[in-house]
Amino acid sequence: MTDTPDDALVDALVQTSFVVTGVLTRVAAERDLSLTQLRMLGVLRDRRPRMAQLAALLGLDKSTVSGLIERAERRGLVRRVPSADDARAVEVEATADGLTLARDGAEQVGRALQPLLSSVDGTGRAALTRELERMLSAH
Amino acid sequence: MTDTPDDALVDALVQTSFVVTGVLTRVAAERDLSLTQLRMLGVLRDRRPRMAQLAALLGLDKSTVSGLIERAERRGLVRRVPSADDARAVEVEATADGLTLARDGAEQVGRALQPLLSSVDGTGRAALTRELERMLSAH
DNA sequence: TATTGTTATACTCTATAACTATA
DNA sequence: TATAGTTATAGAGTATAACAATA
Repeated sequence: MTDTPDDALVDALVQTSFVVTGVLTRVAAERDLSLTQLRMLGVLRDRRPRMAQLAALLGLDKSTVSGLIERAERRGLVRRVPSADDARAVEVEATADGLTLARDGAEQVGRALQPLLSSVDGTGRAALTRELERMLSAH
Repeated sequence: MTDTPDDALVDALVQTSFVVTGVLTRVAAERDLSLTQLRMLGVLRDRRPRMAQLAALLGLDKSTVSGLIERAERRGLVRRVPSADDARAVEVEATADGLTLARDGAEQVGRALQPLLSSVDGTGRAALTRELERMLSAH
């Protein structure tokens, strides 16, 4: 099988992912968080999911999330709340500290990505936003 | 500080990174590789770096790369070659098996990303490629 | 019986610090 | 002295399998 015409786009998407992931990892590390913990706090900014839902949102096994939440709870970033509906279930919510960290982290990510965006002009940014959103909507 | 007009683009970039990273992680896992190992093999497709260079390319500590290469060598995917120029240095190269895995992985990544690309038409793909490459060139 | 979550286990990834060998 | 790489150590992330409690 030879190259498809999309090879350049696939490469650009993969390279972009590595660069953005690097930025996210660095921003997380500056707050003594792993990328996964930062992502988890981001999810909890506007949700209070059960463990299984959180695992699905993060694409992780439920046992992985148990450990994740255990460490975050020990640091005072999240709280486990027994579900009122189902005695088996546990809901997870961010604490005030966790929300602050999530909000500050998101702001810092935006700032840290600006240098990258600086080489793309207004028209290019609009096109980039439009096409990425179109692509993500298929997901 | 309030939202900048780039918030939607930053969000799209971050979401795209998570989606693409998920695809890469899944493709790697199907070959019993971690994302880091797949990335490392990708680097070795067209390079034979020293340990320190490989660490810089991957953004990892040299000690991390020692372990990475140790496990990959045990699996027969890479080979350590003493440098002819500097008796302290070690060059790393992929074996035939490693190259096969790297090539197959890259192809599979392309295929796995097609469903995402399918919602973007030719004009959009061209714009996406152009603007992402422009953005990456700043890096 | 099926589902929710935790725990035990094993391995990979990761960085820091201390080390060896060479430059 | 400085650089290249390894090793020891410690901790986080990850999945699988087995489990307890509840539905």
